[in-house]
Amino acid sequence: MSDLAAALDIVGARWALLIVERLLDGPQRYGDLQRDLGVPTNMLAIRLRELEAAGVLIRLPLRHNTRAYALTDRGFALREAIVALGNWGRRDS
Amino acid sequence: MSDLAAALDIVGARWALLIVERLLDGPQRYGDLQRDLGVPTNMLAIRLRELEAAGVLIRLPLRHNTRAYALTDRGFALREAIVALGNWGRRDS
DNA sequence: ACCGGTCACTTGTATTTTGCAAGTATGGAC
DNA sequence: GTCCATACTTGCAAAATACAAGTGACCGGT
Repeated sequence: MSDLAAALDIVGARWALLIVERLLDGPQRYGDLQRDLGVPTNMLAIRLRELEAAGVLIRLPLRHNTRAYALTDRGFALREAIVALGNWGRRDS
Repeated sequence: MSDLAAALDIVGARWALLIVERLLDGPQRYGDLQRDLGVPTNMLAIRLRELEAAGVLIRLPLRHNTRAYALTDRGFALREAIVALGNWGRRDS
């Protein structure tokens, strides 16, 4: 399995990279991610679990039934790839 | 829609980036891609059509019923993103 | 002209993933 | 206690993907 295939195994699923991109700006709560991205709530729950299991993000308990999701170092290491893909998507360079 | 979402709309589908990565080494034929990547043949046909429609690659007729798939400039512009994702997937840096 | 092989697909169907709508659980404020 | 917000879960339909088999065009040899 190539390096690229290994990466896509973790962040290749739908919404995964968009979630990580959103977290590059700092920790976000579940409802924020859902509203900002328009991702279906069940998919968001599944992706957050997968990304946490992969060491990309962690859950930070805030108050009672509120928590925030924050990138780990490994998660922030995706910034280069996300920026590169974003630049390509802007199709002007 | 963000730049990243626009990019993923084109190369976010399964196998798409792996196909492009393979073509970074130069034009390849259908059967080569299929054997090298292990992608199901119907998915390969669909992806190649989509990537051609998106201007990422073109078909080069070779002989009779043989043709090659080659990246366009826009396709080669994905190299940075692919390299960045590959580096991340290697999980050592 | 016929046969066999290669190449680039298509077609049919099962399985997995995703999307949508609604419901559940927990805790705090009042 | 009731109400509300937050973070999910659950059930089911729709879409994407995987697997297996088949199709059509062309060529080279006989």
